[in-house]
Amino acid sequence: MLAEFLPYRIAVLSERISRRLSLIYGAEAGISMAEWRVMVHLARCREVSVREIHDCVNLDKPRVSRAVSRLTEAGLVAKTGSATDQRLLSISLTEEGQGLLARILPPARAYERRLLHALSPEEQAMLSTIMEKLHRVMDTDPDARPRSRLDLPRDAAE
Amino acid sequence: MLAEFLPYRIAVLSERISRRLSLIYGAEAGISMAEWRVMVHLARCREVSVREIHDCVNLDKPRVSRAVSRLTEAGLVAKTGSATDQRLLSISLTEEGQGLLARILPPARAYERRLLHALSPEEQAMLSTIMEKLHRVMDTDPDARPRSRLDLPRDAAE
DNA sequence: TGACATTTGTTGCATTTGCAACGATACCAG
DNA sequence: CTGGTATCGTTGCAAATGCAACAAATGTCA
Repeated sequence: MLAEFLPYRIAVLSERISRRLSLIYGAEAGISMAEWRVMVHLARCREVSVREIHDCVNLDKPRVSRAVSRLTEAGLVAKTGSATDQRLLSISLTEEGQGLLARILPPARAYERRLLHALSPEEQAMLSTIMEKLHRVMDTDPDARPRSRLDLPRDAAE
Repeated sequence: MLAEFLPYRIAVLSERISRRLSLIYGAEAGISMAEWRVMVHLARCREVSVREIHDCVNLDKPRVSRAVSRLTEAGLVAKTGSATDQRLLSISLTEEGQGLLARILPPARAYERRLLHALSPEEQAMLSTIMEKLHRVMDTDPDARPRSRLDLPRDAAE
């Protein structure tokens, strides 16, 4: 039965959550999931290149490139050539981008809390453990896509 | 941090698994995920309409329609008009479709087992519980997409 | 230095996607 | 019956997607 097939079940849950979440940043900010990921990443890593974003947020290079372009046009992001390496771009949030993110991050986090609130602390911990174990299966599978750097097991808190 | 944001983490895991799995049915059969889902569903429900598939496998109607069309061209699926209701289609696997499915289902199931094998029985049960709880949060959220019928908590075994 | 390989970001392009609109059929109230 | 409504499957179309090719810049090694 398809409904009991694990990959399918995870895909369905994932898509349902993603679509619900996209209403939050989509309605408030009119941005796509790719743009959302880029902005959230930039909030942490102030100045990064396209490749660094690509490596960190699970989006292929063209998608990052176009997301950055759209965000730049929208005035939410600034991209300037790196001084040291002319190939690299130095991408960062503008004031306006920071302001926008400050508006959509709280409701997004609130929705995450709402999801987590349905789980006991033990279940939350177990979920992390389980997802990590599933990732590890694919880490040993040469046919699976490699995991992006930042998605490796997190230990630092906050 | 994006890497600790639950919706993102689930999306990344889901996509990684889906892409890996698509290598199995894509390489062997040259079919897309939508076509894969349709075929697996047909293996269970012998004769169904487009809408029933749409309701059961989390694909919008156009996608089901096109998936069925491609599968029909490929000779894997037969669609005949329903006798009772001229609007409905009666869609079913052909012999060839059944044969193909018989070839790709085992390795797909094997990969699922490989994933599940990384989890203890308790973890497997916990994962189901957790996913169900997350679904339930969205079941009470009018802004979330409704859950498709067949994705409701399963109890019947096999 | 200079030829060659690598890396970076962008662009092209065919395919897929999501959503709305559509024609066709069935249902339903009067 | 008959006009209006709902349902079914398909199609149109704009946008997103994935992948490969590309130019520009850097690195490498003789």
